[in-house]
Amino acid sequence: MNKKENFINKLRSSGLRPTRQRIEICKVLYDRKKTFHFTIDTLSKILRKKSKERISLATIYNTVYAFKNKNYLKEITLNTNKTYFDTNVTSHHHFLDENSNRLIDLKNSDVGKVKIKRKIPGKKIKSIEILVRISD
Amino acid sequence: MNKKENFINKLRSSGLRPTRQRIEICKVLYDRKKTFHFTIDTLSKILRKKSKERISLATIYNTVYAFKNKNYLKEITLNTNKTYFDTNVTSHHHFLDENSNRLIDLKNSDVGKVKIKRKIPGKKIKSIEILVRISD
DNA sequence: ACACTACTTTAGAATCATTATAAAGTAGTT
DNA sequence: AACTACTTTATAATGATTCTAAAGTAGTGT
Ligand SMILES: [Mn+2]
Ligand SMILES: [Mn+2]
Ligand SMILES: [Zn+2]
Ligand SMILES: [Zn+2]
Repeated sequence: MNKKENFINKLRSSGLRPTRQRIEICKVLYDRKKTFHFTIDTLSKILRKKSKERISLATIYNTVYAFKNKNYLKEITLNTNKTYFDTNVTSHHHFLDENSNRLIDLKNSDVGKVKIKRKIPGKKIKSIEILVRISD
Repeated sequence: MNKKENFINKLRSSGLRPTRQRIEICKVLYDRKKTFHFTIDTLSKILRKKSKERISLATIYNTVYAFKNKNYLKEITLNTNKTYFDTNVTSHHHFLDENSNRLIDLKNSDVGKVKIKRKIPGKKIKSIEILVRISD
């Protein structure tokens, strides 16, 4: 299993010890083809199902925020009481399906160039992100 | 005082009884020139300062959500633990100043036309909103 | 292999924004 | 004034998140 070694190397080179718990979390987060949008709660449920490790909720919180600080995860802004995270850490746009409350990544090529004409003196633009709400 | 009568009429015609508390809240929210972006907490502090009515926190919550349901307020999505509201209920874009965590409305004319090229089968676009993060 | 230390995990408690409850108060109506 | 549905309020409950401190472990050096 090559991927596990990759996770271990990535963690070590980030100054994070490759613990059993972190490796299991890496598998769930990064061993997949598409972007993963999740809450702590959904991640926790998946871990209970897919991993034989029993990982405490505190560790899941610790790990997710550790990964966020290393820029391996991005926090996402939504109108819910739970915090969302995104394995796609690039600046990108989303569809939000209001029926299922699911996020779908838009590629930059899916969106025409966005032009912001107004400037705020002394301020620089850090990111431009679009949320497109969709429903049936 | 003409504005107070306006608030009373607006409330009554919305099926909301014009109570002392609701009128005080209307004054803080709508008796101003520019869009107001706020949390329950900031609204509560302003009410304590500006109004001699002592309005319970429960009533502030009740009223804000009543106004939101009548489409007199809009809930806003931000990376914080508190819920934000906006007196500008139209679909519009924002600057978010990451230093002060303040929102600034963008006029539609401040933003070039946004083109979403991708379609999701069976889904319709409800709104397109841009968040432009800025900082020093 | 062993000891050492800093990092990590964990159960459980604490925090705090929000929501629910139910009793007292009030607006609108007759 | 009496009536009733709506509203306010103190207070409790909820639930996501954060904190605490004790037990466990990875990496390092011997
Ligand atoms: Mn929220
Ligand atoms: Mn949030
Ligand atoms: Zn995404
Ligand atoms: Zn706004």
